[in-house]
Amino acid sequence: MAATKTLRWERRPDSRPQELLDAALAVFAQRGYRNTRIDDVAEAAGVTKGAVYHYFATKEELLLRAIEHYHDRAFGEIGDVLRDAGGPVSARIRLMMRKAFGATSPSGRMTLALILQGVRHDLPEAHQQWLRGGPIKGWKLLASLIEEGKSVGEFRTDVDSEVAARVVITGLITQMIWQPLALDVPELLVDEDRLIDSTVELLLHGLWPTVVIAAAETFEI
Amino acid sequence: MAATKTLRWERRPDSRPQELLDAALAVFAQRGYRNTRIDDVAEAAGVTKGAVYHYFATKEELLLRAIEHYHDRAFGEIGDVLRDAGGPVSARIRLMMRKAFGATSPSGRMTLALILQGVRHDLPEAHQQWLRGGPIKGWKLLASLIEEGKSVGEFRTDVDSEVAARVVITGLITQMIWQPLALDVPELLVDEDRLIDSTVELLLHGLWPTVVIAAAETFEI
Amino acid sequence: MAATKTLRWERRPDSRPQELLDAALAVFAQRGYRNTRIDDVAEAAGVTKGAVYHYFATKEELLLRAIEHYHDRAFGEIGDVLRDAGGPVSARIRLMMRKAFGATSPSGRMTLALILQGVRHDLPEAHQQWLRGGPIKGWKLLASLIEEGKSVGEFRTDVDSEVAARVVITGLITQMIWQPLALDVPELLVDEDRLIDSTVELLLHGLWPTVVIAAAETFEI
Amino acid sequence: MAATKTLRWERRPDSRPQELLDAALAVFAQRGYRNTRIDDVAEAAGVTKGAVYHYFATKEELLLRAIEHYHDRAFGEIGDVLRDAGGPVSARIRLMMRKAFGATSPSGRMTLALILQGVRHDLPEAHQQWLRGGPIKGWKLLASLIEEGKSVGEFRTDVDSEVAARVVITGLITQMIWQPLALDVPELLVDEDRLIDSTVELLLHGLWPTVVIAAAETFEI
DNA sequence: GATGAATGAGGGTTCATTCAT
DNA sequence: GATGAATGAACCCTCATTCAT
Repeated sequence: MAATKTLRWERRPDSRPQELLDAALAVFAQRGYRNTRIDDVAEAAGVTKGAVYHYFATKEELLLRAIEHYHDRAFGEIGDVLRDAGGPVSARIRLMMRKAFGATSPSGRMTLALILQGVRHDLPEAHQQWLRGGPIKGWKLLASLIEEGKSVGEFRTDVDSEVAARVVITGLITQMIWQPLALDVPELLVDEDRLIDSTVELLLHGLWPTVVIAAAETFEI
Repeated sequence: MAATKTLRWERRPDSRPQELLDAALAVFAQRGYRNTRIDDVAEAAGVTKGAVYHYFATKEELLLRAIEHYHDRAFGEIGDVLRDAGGPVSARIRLMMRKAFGATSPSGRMTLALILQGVRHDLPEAHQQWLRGGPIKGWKLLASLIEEGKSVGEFRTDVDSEVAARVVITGLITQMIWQPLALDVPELLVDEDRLIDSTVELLLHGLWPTVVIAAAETFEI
Repeated sequence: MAATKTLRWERRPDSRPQELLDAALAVFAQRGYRNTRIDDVAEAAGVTKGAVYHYFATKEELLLRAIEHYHDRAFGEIGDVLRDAGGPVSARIRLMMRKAFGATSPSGRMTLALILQGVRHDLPEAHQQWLRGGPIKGWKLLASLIEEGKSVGEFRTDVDSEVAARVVITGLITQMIWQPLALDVPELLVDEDRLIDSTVELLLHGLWPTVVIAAAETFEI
Repeated sequence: MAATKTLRWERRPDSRPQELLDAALAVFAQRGYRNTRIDDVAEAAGVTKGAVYHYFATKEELLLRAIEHYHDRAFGEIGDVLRDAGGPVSARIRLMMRKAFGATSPSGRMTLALILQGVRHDLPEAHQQWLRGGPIKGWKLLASLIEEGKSVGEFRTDVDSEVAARVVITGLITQMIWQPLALDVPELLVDEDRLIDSTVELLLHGLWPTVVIAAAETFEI
């Protein structure tokens, strides 16, 4: 043990990049890309600045590679899940939403979203790519499910599936992203399962073809 | 010669702060707070850096005062509108949402949202205050309307009004904020009226007490 | 005097750029471009780093502008002098060389040469431009004078005027540039007037059509 | 497996330092000492950074040893050649100059000059040593030959042999050093044999005692 | 009131050098 | 012997802020 103490540093060639990526993601998420110094990432990973530059040419590349590294595991499986699933569209929508936002979802997804939402002005390209590969892809998938529901008669044909999908997806993303702020703004706190399930329930109620019951009709304009 | 000299200050000095605030808001919205230099604001206002510091002690104060300046006109009236309005809750929800997000809404509201969403890590206090005075206030208002609808029998009593309000409000805010990016990511583009109206329509359908019609029931799990 | 002491800095808007250029030239000449920090230049000018960047966007621009600033006064007049001068070509060559390298020549010329000779690998463009506007231009001018001498019968027609001009010009430049090193390498020291005059004398003797006298002929191969 | 492992070091280890020196010289000449990273040298030698430090303690030592290594073969023989040679001084001067600058001269000489001319501010000691062992030694040798010519009556007694030798030697060195730049500045290009021979021819004509012929006398001041 | 010159702390990046493997 | 991971000092450049004019 005394021997290891004299080591100025430990050689961890294989795990190091991984660790740096992890550290970067965590620190970027916490302080924001712009407010994070390379030193912060290095410190979080237990190395010095130079070590970071040994693996990543620039700060931007560090973020980009971190995104890339987590992207597959974060955004990969949703489509797959639905491909295997059958049953009514409602059920698949519920499945998708839980998969996308639920506790079992790759936690990295929201970390990525949190980071990327903040680089709109710093790394426009990365931000736009995230929009395309994340939120937009998400609502397109949901919209297509709704369309399917409409075509099989499960949903009302006069719903605006595109808008419905957009609002639900972005609303949930934003709520999730804001959760860590609940420490300072308690009103933000909401149980995630409740958030997802209540949202899905509301959405489906809005989609199903219904006969508005008498009592309600009274109020209708 | 003395006459021409005075021409250097063409405008009434008392309108200066106002103009600076306008310029600041515009530039902050475009480039983000962090990426905006005081010089940028000054240039946009047609003055020099020093003049900005003449009226505002720090860059932070410049933003804070800009926010403050626009806050009332941006977030003030929604409650008032509803106070005067009567009729079914549905109608008032529609009214509120149009007032909050529609073209006639103070355009500053989304500008503020755009800016403030970006200062989460730079000016946490301002960001939190915005959350409280903007989105949270918004969804609390909507939630209370939904609650009212529930209590008068206009809406289903088993809807999660809190979650419904959260998702709808944050979803719309985010969509609005992302619209300027449609130049680079065309898939983001959506007509704002359609966005609002379709969302309200979906929300109300999700809220109304309904009898799900037979066809749909078939699919229900 | 006590009053001026409290001044953190002096405002010298008009003279400052000039002073910075002067300081830059001096420091670059002394330490070399690459080994000079912006701080060194700033310190030499009695300001801080930031002030330098107030006037010059980059270190490279600082050098480029310094070169530019001194170039005209350094390389401008040689051609003019010759245009006015008449008499035998020999006399004009002597005139040119004294003008180009003599004590009355703009001292900046050799400073520029000293600096630019050192940026071959750092600022290739500037280096090449110097070659074109300095040494090459110099030897082209000298070569044309020699050619004139040949055409009017003043010089031997079989001399290689191009090579003669090249060697004389670059030899003198190099000798001049190395003079400051005489502090450490005394063998380098040479009186500048002697350097120029003896070189011209040798050159002219090499150019004039001659009858080699008997004694010398004996040794000729 | 053990067999293939040994293949990693294909060359005899004792030739390594040699190869590193070669590589160093080549790369330093191309990019300049300061702009060359140890990695560049290592790469050029087909090894890695660590290997370089295995043989040379510092970057400076690498250059110093490279210089040292090439110095003898570069600057050694000129004196020897002259010692063996007889005949008129003119002939020996021609011999010396061809030996020093001609195609048969150790090509390393100009490479060394090119490198060392660039380290004036980085490695003053090495630079000064080069001056002493290269150019200065060169012009001292030439000057002594001229003096010999003067003493045996082969040359004019009123020539400034020191200055003549200085200018010719430094002029030629500089021209040689600038030749690689002819790619970018074509005006620099000159045939090396012509450069040497024409220079020698001019020098000798300047040295020989002559009777300036009538025609030329007309122009003399 | 307004200008813009000057400051100085901060952070990204480079690279010679060290040293565990 | 050789590798390349890790260090850390150095330096360029940015920009919020101050203040002489």
